[in-house]
Amino acid sequence: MVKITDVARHAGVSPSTVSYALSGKRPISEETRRRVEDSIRELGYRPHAGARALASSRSNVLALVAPLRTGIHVPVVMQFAVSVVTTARRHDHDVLLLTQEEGEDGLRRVADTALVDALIVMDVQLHDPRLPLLRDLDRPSVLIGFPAEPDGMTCVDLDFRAAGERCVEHLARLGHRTVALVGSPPEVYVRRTAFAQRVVQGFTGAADRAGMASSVHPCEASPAAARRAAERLLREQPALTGVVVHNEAVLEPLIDAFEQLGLRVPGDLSVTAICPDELAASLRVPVTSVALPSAELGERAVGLLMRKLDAGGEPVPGATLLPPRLTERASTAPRAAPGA
Amino acid sequence: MVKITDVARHAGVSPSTVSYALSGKRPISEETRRRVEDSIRELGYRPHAGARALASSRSNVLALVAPLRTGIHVPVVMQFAVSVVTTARRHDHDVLLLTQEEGEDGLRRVADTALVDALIVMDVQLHDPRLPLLRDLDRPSVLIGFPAEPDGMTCVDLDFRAAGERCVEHLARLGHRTVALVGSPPEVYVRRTAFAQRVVQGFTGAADRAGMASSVHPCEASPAAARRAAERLLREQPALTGVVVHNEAVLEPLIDAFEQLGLRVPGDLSVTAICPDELAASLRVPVTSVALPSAELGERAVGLLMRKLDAGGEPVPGATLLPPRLTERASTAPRAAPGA
DNA sequence: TTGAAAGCGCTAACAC
DNA sequence: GTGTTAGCGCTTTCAA
Repeated sequence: MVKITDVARHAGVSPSTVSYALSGKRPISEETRRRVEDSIRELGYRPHAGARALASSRSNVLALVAPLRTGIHVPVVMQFAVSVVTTARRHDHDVLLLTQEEGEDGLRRVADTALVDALIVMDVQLHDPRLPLLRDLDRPSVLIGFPAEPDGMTCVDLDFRAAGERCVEHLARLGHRTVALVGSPPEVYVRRTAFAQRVVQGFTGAADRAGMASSVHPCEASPAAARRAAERLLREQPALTGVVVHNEAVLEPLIDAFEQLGLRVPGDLSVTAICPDELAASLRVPVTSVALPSAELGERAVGLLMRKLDAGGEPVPGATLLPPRLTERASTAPRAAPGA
Repeated sequence: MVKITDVARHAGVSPSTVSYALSGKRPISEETRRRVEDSIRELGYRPHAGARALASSRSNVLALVAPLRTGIHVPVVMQFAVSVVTTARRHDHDVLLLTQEEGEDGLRRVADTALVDALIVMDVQLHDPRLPLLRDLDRPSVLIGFPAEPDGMTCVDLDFRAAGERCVEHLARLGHRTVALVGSPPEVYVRRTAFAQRVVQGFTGAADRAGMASSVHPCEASPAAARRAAERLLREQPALTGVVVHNEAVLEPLIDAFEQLGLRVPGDLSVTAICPDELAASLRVPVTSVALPSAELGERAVGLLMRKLDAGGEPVPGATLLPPRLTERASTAPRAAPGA
């Protein structure tokens, strides 16, 4: 194994000069830098990660805690993970993958052993048991999602409440007066996952303010459940003309079900969704949607973490709520004249 | 930060004794072990990962290279990753997540810096450019998938050729004489991904041997493409009564398309798939399938890697091909009497 | 069964 | 602008 002293000897400089040439933490003459770089290349030198971590107390590794529970759309998690890894690499960091099941012990372990410098935690619950722990750790962390009491934490998320509002407003503007929200599976609400609740709040609030009739329906992630939801909606709200879907897994089967029940989308029923843009755009009837910006969330999370790791940096904002972006597609249209 | 010397002092022993008590690499008297363990607990001691890695030249971290290209079913990747992380933890290892995009440089980097002890590489191509590199690294690796020339490598995969055969044999036994394979998206074949090709070989070989008429149709991962494939199949093979689907994304829409074209499953058309069991079992018409055992593959891969890391261990098998397990469900039935 | 001590390869304070 | 050197916290010989 080639080590820093080998490079130093080969380049005719001291080990610290090699180290500084690599880190840029002190000025090096152009001439020396070139010699060092040549030697590094020639010898194929790679600094030993463990030695580095020990000497600098920085591992340059981030922990990512990924959720794998039911009710969470897998591609979204994956896309987010990819974005985190990619962004971390741009900042010269690697990513250690932890599963939710590892739980609080896992977080404590990777932090206390100095395996990682910082942590990203996804799928935060309203009253997440990991919060006290994260506050207690001596390493910075960023949450994807908002707990009920985010004090002292750094949180990033889509503004789900605004997203719910945005969908309703869009439908209101098109003249719809009766709307329904088809939401996440019941267990997501039972766990009191923050984002699902916020969509409901935004949806209901906006509907109330606009004087619209509204209802909310959690829905399992299966085509059969979608079908049942569709039937129930039409039965309970015969005047229904606008639907907001916050459930990736049932978006397509739900539209199918509506059409099989004799309703044209968007002719009879306008549908909007909160979901990844690729999903909304790829359906048979491209769906008007508020984007779930996984990639941007990942970038933001890593960016914030990097700022927190910068000793000298100014404090980072506690809350980053990405404003909803609604893209109009083929699934929404003005309400047909009643009786027309 | 509590360090090993603090524990040693507190327990009234030497640092090496603490180290050995932790690693079990030499016998410790019951009495001493208890004292050490008490001190560790009392002080909340956690060995520093970097220091450990430096002194022992073992990081206890595995690299997992996950594919994110198009044509790969995301939930399968995710399930596999989870299984790798979970199994690795059982062996006291953590998992570093690398994206395919990092490419060969990424592999070389994490190996050469001693960030990881070993590597797991998914989505191996028939002529994978990473193979020479992996052979060259001084760290063990395991491939998920089989390259054309697996010499000297350790590979794990479902026996896709046998899986293709198994599906055809099942259909043959039910009396079907004309079969079609709806396969992965074209780009998967263009990349010459090993597993996709092998299914085709198994499928075609078994059909030929049984004297069945057969055809193969790559298919994009969209409902529209599924619909087109269904129409084309019926047009080109009017006698078709058996279909094998090796494409998670289109399994459901394909069945829908067949039924909309007036064919009952399994009445007129028997359908089998190669896909995760959960997917096959969850469809409206539960599908007879050969399971894609992501979880078991992940376990196997980690298990093999651990054996390779055991200095004293005997050599591990180069090839591990999991035999196909076919589960009969509601989508296959004996061929209806012709003209009935 | 235990202890002493020499590294592991790097960083960063200190000195020039 | 560069060199010297003392650690970083642990593992593992070597010695008892």
